[in-house]
Amino acid sequence: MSTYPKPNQNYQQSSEHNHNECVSEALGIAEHLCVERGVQLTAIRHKVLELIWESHKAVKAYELLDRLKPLQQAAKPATVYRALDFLIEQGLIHRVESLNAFVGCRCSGHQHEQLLLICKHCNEVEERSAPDVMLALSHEFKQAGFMVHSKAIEVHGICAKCQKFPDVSGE
Amino acid sequence: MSTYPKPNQNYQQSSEHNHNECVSEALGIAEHLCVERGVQLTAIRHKVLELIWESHKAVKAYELLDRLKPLQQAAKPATVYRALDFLIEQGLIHRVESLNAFVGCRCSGHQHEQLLLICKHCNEVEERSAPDVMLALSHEFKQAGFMVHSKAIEVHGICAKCQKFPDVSGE
DNA sequence: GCAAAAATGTTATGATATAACATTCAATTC
DNA sequence: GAATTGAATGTTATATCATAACATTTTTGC
Repeated sequence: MSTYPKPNQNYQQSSEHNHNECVSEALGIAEHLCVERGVQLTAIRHKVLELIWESHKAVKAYELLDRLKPLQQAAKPATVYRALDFLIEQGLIHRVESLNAFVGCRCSGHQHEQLLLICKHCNEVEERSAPDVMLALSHEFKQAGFMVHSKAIEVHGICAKCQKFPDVSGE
Repeated sequence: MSTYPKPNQNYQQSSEHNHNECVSEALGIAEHLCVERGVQLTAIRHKVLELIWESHKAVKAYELLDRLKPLQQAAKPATVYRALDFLIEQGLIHRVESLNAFVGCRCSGHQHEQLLLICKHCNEVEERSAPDVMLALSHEFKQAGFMVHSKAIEVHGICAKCQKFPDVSGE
């Protein structure tokens, strides 16, 4: 399994969340999925995915670039954006439209379009499949005669954790 | 009511949609609402709102700037972005996050957060209040213990009209 | 090995958005 | 009607986000 060398954001490790496990699971699934699909999870793409998974916050492309440079001398904006394009195509990350940022996808490969709950306080993004919402949406599309290609359902607010412990910064 | 001097996009006038009426209604509501609230719908803000309402497509800020310049010599990016900020604050327009663009709001002032159906073919944006979707969403928030500040629910695809008449370009 | 395709390197620039400070305008008070 | 104040706008500069275009390298299939 892939190494996890430089966790430069100290992810809040709670009893219910071992982040190292969480990351290695996500990377493992990604690796498996790419083999299965006959697409290349190259070194650069793998590194970018790993960097995104350093936290559950949405990360900006240029922030990724800064963090990638020490590992990949030649890294330029295009380097990062190409890797991001690939990862999005493969459903391994979400683009958070309302933040121009990116976050790892826990539901990789299947039912990729999810409700994203974005905390303004800790900046973490929670994915929810929200089946009732999706069902109500599809009724709405039918009614409107609208043929859907893609959805972005993004909600900003304060997550449960931050409501309880407003002092514990996400950073 | 306000004049509508330069419709430089020939809005498709169908039997069911008289766009001049549509625009003047929107502007009238905006004017009324601003008086009611004691905020100033200044000349610049009014012009920007009018420009946005020239069509039901989402418009880019710099496109607005180009169209504003002939009417407002001194117009600069800040001019437009300030007007947009005001109009968004007052709930008179939507920012379409997934397009970095702006569209007039038909539901000005109340229940501002709507489902946006964005057609990839004609680029028009349809707002829907989608009460069932909103209800399902609020259940989801409750379940997650998430306190909502704002929502962006944006769906891309092909509208009913463009499915029927794929040749009639929206441009 | 060789050709073709995919990925990456590299340079440049386009597109989106805001910060910071100056000036003007409009309403209120004296 | 001059002074004061706050809102709006003017102005310059720059930050931030993203892609185009072409060169080079790497990988894959034959």
